[in-house]
Amino acid sequence: MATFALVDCNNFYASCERLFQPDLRDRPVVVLSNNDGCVIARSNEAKVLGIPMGAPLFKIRRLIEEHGITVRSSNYALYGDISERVMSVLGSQAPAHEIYSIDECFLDLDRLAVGNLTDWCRELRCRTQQWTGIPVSIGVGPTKTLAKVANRLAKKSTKVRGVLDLTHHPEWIIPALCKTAVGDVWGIGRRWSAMLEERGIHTAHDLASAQDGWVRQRMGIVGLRTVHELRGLVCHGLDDQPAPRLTTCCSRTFGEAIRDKAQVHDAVMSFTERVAEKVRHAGQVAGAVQLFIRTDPFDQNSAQKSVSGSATFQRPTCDTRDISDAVLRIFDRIWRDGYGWRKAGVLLLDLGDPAEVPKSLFDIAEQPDGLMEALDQINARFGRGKARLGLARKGGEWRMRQENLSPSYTTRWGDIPSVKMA
DNA sequence: TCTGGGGTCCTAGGACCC
DNA sequence: TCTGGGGTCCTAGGACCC
Repeated sequence: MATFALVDCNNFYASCERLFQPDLRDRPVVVLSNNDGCVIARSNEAKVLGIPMGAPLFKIRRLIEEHGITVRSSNYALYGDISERVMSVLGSQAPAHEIYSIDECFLDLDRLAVGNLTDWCRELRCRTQQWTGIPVSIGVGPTKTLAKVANRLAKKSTKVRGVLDLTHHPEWIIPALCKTAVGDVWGIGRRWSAMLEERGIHTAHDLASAQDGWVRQRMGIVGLRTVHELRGLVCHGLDDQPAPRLTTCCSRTFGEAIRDKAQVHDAVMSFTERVAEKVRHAGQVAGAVQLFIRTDPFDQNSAQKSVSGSATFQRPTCDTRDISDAVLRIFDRIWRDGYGWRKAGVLLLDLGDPAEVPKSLFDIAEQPDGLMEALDQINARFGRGKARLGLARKGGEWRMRQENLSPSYTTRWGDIPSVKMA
């Protein structure tokens, strides 16, 4: 039988914020999405105070003031760096691992020859905490979906000390499924959850007991896999060598709605620079580009509009100059006056390996000039956005709000924490 | 006043082909 | 009355994840 573990960092962003500001320990902390829009992470103390996940900041202002909750803007430079540390600890301890998200990692423990797997997991948990300062919970099960179920329960229970191993106690699987709401199952989102509840399927156990044919018809092959996984049948193996990305994107909601074409242009050019940098960093080239802009869907009083356009490159490219030329043409084509634009994004599509691009006669004649490499090196050394192509002006109304940003403790020299000795 | 960003996979339907 | 059958490719949209 297969054995998967899911290691999940507890309240990851909030834990990162605490790492370099220890006085936040045992205190309620929330971390906000980009633009300081809504809550995307909460410390346990904030959860207890009734701050819901995804709550817009303006709806919880009163709670924040009442309880003196600490509020932080997202600091992805910090979280990304801490994540790498956690993952490298996990990778060094397990036979095989798959980084599933910024704060989650699946381990394949099949080939791990230890007497007591639960004890091994407890040790791993202590080691991770000691070496990185980040608390984690570990769930173990015969499939990834069951490891997820175990992980949720491990987090909630005070008895199990952060580790729940369903492979050691197979008789615990059914009670665990009964305790898990169907909407909390990995792979069951809002829509399916509502549909299932309506039909009397309330728990993971109910779902595991549903008829295959019915599931296949209502939820397709994806839903059926989830059901099989709940029954202990492996449908999702460990993917320790993820395929290269097929698309990548840079999009932002603006600080406020913008009607001025020049302002939106600047935002779009900034996103273009950023997204091009991303594909170069991944060592890829893009076959096509897409641009979209849209108004604010939450604004009931203004006209709604969403427009987009795309272009295919003659030769796949990662050069900001090629990409911005294309984006600019699309922008002029799709732009409409008279709307309050609130969000824009640039997507690079059909990403691939440059070595696999067929060479044409003209490519051979045309040598790369090294400008992009130089640009990336300067920015890697002196900070993102330090050297740019002059496609957009600095500043602007579209910049996102980040009113409670913590320092980049681990990725910027100037922000390294200092310790004062008494 | 105020609601994130970045991905994946699957499916249905249309265009087109022989 | 009767109106083929079976492919492929592409795209848009919908579900999900964190």
